[in-house]
Amino acid sequence: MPGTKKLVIVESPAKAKTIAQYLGDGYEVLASVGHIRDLIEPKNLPAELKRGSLGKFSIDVENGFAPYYVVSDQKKKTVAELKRALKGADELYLATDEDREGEAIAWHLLDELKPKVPVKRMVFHEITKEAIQRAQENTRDIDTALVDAQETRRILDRLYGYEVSPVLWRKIGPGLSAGRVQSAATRLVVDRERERLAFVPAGYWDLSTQLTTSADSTQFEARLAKLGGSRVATGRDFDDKGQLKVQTSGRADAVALDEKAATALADALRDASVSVVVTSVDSKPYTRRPAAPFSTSTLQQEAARKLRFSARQTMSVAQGLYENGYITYMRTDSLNLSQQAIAAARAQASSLYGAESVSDKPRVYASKSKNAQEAHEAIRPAGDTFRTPGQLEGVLRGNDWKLYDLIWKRTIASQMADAKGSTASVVITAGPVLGDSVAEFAASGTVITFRGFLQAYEESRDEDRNDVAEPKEAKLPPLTAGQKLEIVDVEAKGHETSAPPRYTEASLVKTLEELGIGRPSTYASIISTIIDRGYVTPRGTALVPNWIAFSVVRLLEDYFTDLVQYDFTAG
DNA sequence: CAGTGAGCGAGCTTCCGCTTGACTT
Repeated sequence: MPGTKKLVIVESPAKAKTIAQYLGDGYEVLASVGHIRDLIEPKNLPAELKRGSLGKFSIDVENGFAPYYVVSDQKKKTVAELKRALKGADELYLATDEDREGEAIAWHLLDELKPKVPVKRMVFHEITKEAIQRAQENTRDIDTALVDAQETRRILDRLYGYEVSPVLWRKIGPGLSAGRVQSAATRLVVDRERERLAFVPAGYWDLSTQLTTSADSTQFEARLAKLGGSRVATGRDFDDKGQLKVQTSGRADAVALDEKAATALADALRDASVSVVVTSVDSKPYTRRPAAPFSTSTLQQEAARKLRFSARQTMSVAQGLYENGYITYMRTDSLNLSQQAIAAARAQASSLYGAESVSDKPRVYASKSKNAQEAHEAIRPAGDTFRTPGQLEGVLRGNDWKLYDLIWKRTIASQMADAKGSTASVVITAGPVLGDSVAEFAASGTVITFRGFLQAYEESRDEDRNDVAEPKEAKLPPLTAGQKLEIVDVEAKGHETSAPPRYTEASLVKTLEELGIGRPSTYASIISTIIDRGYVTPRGTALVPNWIAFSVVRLLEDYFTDLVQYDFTAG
């Protein structure tokens, strides 16, 4: 006898709980808890199949690469519960995520549960009452092309991993592994180390001066930009071989200053009779836009920079916040916010920082990630009105509170107005000195007149290599062209260019995402894998490759060239 | 006859991506 309930299956138990509230009576919502079946480990195949064409991969390599799936022991209980619930249902809704894996889970459910009642595929990208209702009214069939894509991905990964890893056992050492994703990650780290080993530092000198106007006693700093009409080289003018970069004209367009020249010039400029004059003052408007709301990778990056969390730690704290209803789903590549979330962020920003601090129109962010599947929302505070970090003090503790605070600030800021101000660039001429050459100094200062989103949140950045450290907000006194200045102090400083930095967990995750390698659910475990295999060792925040990583990458490059191309390894 | 050692064969390691909780340290 068919039941009178409708069974809805989603992937996550926490999601099931929320959705059950929205759907109310007449629906039972259960979770598959991820995949329910997978390729069996070849060693666990029935003895008679181990010797056949399935034996090596659990994929029948002689019969159209047919996969051999099993429900694992851990999943038997879940599947039994789903079967039991299905008996009391008159309709089945497969509401797994709308991405490649989710579509495959839906198909596996269908294949395993063998329902005799009508089945509908239902998808939603945000967990709000409206979205769920809309999804219910717009069901579709399973997308078999997407299911096939997932199966192909799965088969290819097994073939790559289980074919190549044994080569490493024989040639390099036991227990090693290779795979589409981990080998690309290892190669990135090794390639960077090769660049570091090949790097030749370049030494160069520059000059900075403290200046003052006669009217005003405020001092400001200016850097030597040109000498005798030629641009003075800074760190970014050098290549990784320690040579000045050559332009298309075949010549370097900057000259490097050595210690002798720099100190001689500094000494000459200390002479009070040298004339120092403002030659031009240029003012340009400055605007800065807020960063998009968090996806998994940007959350991991920012939590590493601001909170010093490891990728794994970030995910574990976020999981806790998600399960207890404080944030939305934490494994996502989407930058979208639901309409309700946008409204909530704007209302909260408006009441906290004033209506003028909110952007004119709702901001929409597009994912730059190569193979984003956007099955969820961006990571944001849960609910139609956000709880402020202040309201949660004493409720959330320690790292939980810190991560919530970060997510809340980023979400609010993403709907706020641009920061505005102006950047003044001043050119100052000193000289003639040392014969008849003229030294040209440059100074710039940014004044922010409207803070906008900066009131809530500012994204931190990794320092760019060989960049001149620009002060974020530096005030210049009012200056006009032709104005005379006085030199308070001149300093010649020696510098050396630095090698490209090693990857950190954060920068590796960023690069993997940009290359389309790995998924939000796997970034943290990719790092664990390459550490566990002994390919890299964390030293501080840096990931340092070991000799074994060099051996493995070298072998893969020499004998499996196609497999380690970064574009092949993209998901 | 007891003890040693060479030689052989069998069994183990491994992939990626989706979810938690059950483990150990």
